[in-house]
Amino acid sequence: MRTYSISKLARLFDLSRSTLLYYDRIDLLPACARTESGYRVYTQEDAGRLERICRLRRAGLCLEDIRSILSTGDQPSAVLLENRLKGIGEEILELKVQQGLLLSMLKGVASKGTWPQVDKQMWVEMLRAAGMDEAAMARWHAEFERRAPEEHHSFLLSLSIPEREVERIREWSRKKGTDL
Amino acid sequence: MRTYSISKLARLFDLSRSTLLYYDRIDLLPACARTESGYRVYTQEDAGRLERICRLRRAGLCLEDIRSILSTGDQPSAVLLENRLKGIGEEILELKVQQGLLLSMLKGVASKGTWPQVDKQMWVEMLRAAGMDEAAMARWHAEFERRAPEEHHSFLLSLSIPEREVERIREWSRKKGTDL
DNA sequence: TTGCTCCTCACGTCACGTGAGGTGGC
DNA sequence: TTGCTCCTCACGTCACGTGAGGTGGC
Repeated sequence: MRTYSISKLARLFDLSRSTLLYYDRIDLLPACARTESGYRVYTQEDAGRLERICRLRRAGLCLEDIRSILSTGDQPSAVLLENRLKGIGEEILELKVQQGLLLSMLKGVASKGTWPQVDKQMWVEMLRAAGMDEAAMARWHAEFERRAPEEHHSFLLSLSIPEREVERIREWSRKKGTDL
Repeated sequence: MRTYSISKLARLFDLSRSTLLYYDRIDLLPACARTESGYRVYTQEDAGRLERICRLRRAGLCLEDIRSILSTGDQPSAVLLENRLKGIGEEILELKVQQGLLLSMLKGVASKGTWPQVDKQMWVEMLRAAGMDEAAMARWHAEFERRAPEEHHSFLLSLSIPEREVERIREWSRKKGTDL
């Protein structure tokens, strides 16, 4: 059976040797054996495990979550993935705020004019320009809430609407939905 | 002159006491004096410096960069800000890749039934249910493209529309925009 | 013998957070 | 006296990176 030394396996997955040393130390990917002289020996099975680890790492999961996913042996739990998705949404929002601040510092100008952040106001203006009125927007929210409540929530958050107002809007959407 | 104890100053800027202890230790914001019993004393001037620090931190700059900006005394160098902007762009891109990977993993997991992904088809259906017709949607795309082309692009990508079709839609939006 | 790979500590990173153990001030 | 604020270490975080000092293998 094909085996790998630590550096060979690292090169195979474009990782550093010290990453694999670390994964061994925290028991995430222990080398399956050692040579007489103490060299780590990795098998194809180890390589398979490492591939799963890398895939999950690319998705931004932390090593602790990856460990628990691998220990169950099968599909990652949806809750875990959704949590990470929520976290990513928040991180992106935070980075966009930073972007806006930096741009306004660079221009020496209030952020309003210089950066086309799509927020609630702009979104409403665009729908209105397309010919939608209040009633149509209400129908649209109701439809969104009915079909995909989670997505409705994160869509509203992406428009920089604070959590509490998001809740109000969704409440109102559900009411409109039953009214129809 | 008005002075502050460490916790008072921390509360004033919504920071923790240990943050200010840390800023003192690394000499980013040393307390200007001590009482006989060793308590840190901060002045209005210190508060002013802290305000600049907080503003730069919110823009995502690291403490080392902030230190060098404050030492020059005036405007942050454009090069530094642009570097950070570039970094932010890369971080956002990376997070979007993670988002894509997670969503594709979730689709696999949720094939048992419980996760309504909002894609192009659902989006169009929702707008139609709200009363929008083809012409209104065209006006909306044109408006979106005109006001925030970058955001329009990433919005379309978020509906799982492939890059090439996104380009076609944007092209078409620009044409509609000039037609109006 | 030379040059390469491997080993095991130990310490550094970044911006703090969290105690432990002790003192000052009203 | 009580309860609050303050002090100074020292250690932890997360996922590794970077030596130092030494050995094995061709």
